[in-house]
Amino acid sequence: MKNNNSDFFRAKLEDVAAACGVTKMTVSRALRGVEGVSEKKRLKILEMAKKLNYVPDNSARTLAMTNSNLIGISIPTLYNDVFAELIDAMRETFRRAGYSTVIETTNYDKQNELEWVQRLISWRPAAIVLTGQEHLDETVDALRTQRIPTLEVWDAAKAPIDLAVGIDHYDAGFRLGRYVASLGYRRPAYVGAEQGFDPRAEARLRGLKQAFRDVGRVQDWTEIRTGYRSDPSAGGLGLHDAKAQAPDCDLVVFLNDHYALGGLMACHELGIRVPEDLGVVGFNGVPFSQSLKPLLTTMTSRRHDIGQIGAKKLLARLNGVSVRGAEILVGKVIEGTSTRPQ
Amino acid sequence: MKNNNSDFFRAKLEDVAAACGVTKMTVSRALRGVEGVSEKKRLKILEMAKKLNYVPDNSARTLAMTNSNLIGISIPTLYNDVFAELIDAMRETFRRAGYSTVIETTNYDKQNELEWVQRLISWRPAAIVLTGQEHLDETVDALRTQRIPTLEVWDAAKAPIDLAVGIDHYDAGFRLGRYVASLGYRRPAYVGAEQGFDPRAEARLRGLKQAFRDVGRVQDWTEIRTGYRSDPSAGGLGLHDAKAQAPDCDLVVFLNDHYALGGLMACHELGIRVPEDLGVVGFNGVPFSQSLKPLLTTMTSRRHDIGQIGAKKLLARLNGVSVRGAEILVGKVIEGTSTRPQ
DNA sequence: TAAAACAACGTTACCGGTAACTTTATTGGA
DNA sequence: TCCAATAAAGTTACCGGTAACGTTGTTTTA
Repeated sequence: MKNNNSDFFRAKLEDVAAACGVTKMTVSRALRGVEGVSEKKRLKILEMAKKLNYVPDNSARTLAMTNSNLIGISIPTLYNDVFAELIDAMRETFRRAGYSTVIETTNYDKQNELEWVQRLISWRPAAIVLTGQEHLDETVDALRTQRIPTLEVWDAAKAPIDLAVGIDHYDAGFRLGRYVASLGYRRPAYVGAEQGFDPRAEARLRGLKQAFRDVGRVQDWTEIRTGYRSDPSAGGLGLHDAKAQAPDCDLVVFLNDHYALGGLMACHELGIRVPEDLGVVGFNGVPFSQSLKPLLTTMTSRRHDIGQIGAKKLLARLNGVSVRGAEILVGKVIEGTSTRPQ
Repeated sequence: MKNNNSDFFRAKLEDVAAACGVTKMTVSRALRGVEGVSEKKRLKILEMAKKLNYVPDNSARTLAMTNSNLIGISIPTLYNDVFAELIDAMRETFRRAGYSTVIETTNYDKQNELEWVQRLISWRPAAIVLTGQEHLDETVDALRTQRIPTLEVWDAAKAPIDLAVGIDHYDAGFRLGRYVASLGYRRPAYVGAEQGFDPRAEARLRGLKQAFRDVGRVQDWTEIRTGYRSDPSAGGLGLHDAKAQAPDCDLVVFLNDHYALGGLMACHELGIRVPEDLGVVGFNGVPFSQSLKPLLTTMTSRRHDIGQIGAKKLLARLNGVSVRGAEILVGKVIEGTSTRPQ
């Protein structure tokens, strides 16, 4: 842990000041571009700072000023493009507003999330962004008692800690279900993760079922639970199981696009034609889903919009504008060719 | 940028100290678990700290101690699992050694990389990890003059700034080429990004060609340049082009697995059977490539090993152990079913 | 031409911790 | 029983910046 670069000299404000024959306060002003320094002297100071390889110390600065420009963003995993899009959208917005961001992955573990929040709070961040709305009580407490402006993205079903932007997953499932049900499918199967693993997916499934009930009076779904996360192989296994359990099913709705990819591959392997023999549906509308043949029927989870709208709301809050707590976006069906009218 | 929580009170060491009737130094010791505090008093202090919602201020701590436990990691993009694996492997190793990490994406822009390095240096990091070996001179200068222990991962062909761990991409291409050439393919095509975009891919291509020259006297490759990055659709377009330009080609080597996925989908669309009519090869061995049907022939880029070995080397350096500059790993062919003996 | 209004710096104090040293009990050994 | 050793705190100084205010010398303005 030691960093004993022995005799290494690192210039500080005072060194630059001494070299220029002024006080460190003048150097501080010159470097920050604050007025109160003659143009001639400023140039001299800037030159000298470069010559001495002066680098400001953020710890000292942050300590002296009471506000930081740091925003922390936590996502479950990097192994999924959906979070990449979310992050990109937010960072860009924050960056333009002069904030810098740090990213953390929780690996879907609430305890990890808590520990990160605690570490981050020590850095006195201007704000924190969390994914989802399921947190340990301690996490919520910490954010509340420290008065950290907090944004929850991805989901916005419950009352937020502070701000939240996301889509309503029940509604998303319902809309997706309404679309495929309208195509005439009547013997659907669902392939997802073990129950309790992904509450948002479960909400979508409830919406799906409701849509089929509403439209087509379909009551019984073949439900396959397999694997977890975004590993396509889980989708492949799921498809095998679904076909074994319900050989006459005409549609398989997968937990997400990754699962659906695995499912499509399994179809290919088994000689099942999509969409002729079977309809396949994913969720998220990740980039690769639109490169598949057939084009995957899925639904955008509006990651870019969530990120951008969320970031803007958070910025507004940081600027003292009062903003509504939760904002719910509506997912949009992508009508691919992996389903067709029956 | 202001964070004017007006009258909000945030407890500091002194507040906890006053509440316990001791000095802040004692509290500091108690909270850090440093010896010199009686057990009874320590418990009382811990309790009081919790009661007052005390949170240490990292800026003050970092300023007071001269060494930090922060490591910055920069990768090109989050839109690719390969970097996720790299990051995960490194973070875990760093975390266990007591370091915390921050992630940045450069979006393949060296100027972005430089600006991030400059920002990060202000935080006095213990070390910095960069991806690749292509940096602006200013970046290298900054790292050198500030004596920041630096690790370059992914590639290790050139002399490193400090430490480097990666695979030799020419060698990787050569090995991959030797394998597929040995299967009997003789009319290969390559589908990649525009020249100059991805120097590592170009190195692989040179290795590939050499292998075919060595083994089979194949001289002319059909080279298709299309798209960029990791968008599978670029691979699909590339396959169409390749088939148009060289209808009798028996093998298509793609820039990476993502391209290969697009290529496989295009084959499916065009009724080209893989591997019966055409061999398909990718690169990286990302998780989904092993869920494809046929199983993709590809090569691991050993991201997990690179991350872990790199992190360990860096830790050794931080602990004052002198370590060799560059370490080169060897990629390993994954013999899939998207190619077969001809 | 004297007072007021600046511009260009310097001074002082403080941000919230920690290292290193000193002081004050407490304990144990000869 | 007295002194050295040790444990448990307290003191002091400093980390590297910034805000707020004070001090000059030089212009304006009345």
